[in-house]
Amino acid sequence: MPQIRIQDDFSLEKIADSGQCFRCRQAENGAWVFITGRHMLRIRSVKENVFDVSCDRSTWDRVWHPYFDLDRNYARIRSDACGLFPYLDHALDTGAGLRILRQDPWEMLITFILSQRRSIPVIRRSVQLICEAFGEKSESHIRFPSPEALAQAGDEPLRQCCLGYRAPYVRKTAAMISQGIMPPVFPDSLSTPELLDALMTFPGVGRKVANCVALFGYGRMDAAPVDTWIARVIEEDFGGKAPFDTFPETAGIIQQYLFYTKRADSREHPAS
DNA sequence: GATCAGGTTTGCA
DNA sequence: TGCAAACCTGAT
Repeated sequence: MPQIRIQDDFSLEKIADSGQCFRCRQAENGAWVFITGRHMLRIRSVKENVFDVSCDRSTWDRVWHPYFDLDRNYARIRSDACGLFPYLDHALDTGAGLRILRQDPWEMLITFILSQRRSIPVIRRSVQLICEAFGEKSESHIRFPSPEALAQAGDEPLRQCCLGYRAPYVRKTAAMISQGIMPPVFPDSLSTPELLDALMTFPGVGRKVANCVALFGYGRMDAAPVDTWIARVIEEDFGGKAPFDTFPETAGIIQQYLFYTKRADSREHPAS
């Protein structure tokens, strides 16, 4: 099994628990399993900065190195951002090890459409169900369903994947792409505001979902989704003024530290 | 049984 | 622009 050395912040537990990835899971031996496209990875921490991985070196470099955003120095982003806001300092410490995964744009679009008004465990289950029902099965894992497969699915089978009223959103979005009305992937030449506008033409995609897709599917680190957790952080810990303008290039990453930390804090102190 | 959960759409001021 | 209500479903 090849070994990989990673010098920067890299916590598999925190990444898996940060609400950006709904198909990763921990295997029996403590390894973590990630899926993207037709690739599946098993990765396990063996000692400080060293990991066993199930793929060969060239697949790691080509697929997983960009997936884990390893060209970006998160330790430096944290040190650059500290000293400005007390709660952010706490979050940069608590969330050390987080990274923004670069996932498939189409998968992110559907995943965050069906995430609305749901908790993470339920989102996981819905994603798993639509993969089992409509995804292509390989020997090692099930691929995320194609636009064609979801466009052809009836509302009723989709609803059976616990999608509820989101089922037509998913089907119509898939149809817009499979019919060529909208591209499956928007070009990098679009500015982030242009990309957000384009994403919001899909049914069931508002500002929050569009920002999630831009951040996790397109690597737009300037996109900062504001959900109920982040709204609470802004209200309770930043006096009602979001800190994201201070970090125009990395607002999405800052958002991720705050999101992770607010959830972690609330689990530690359920009363407050 | 009521309420809420990582929102969006629709309708109406 | 801004605000409220409705929406599926499972969990507390």
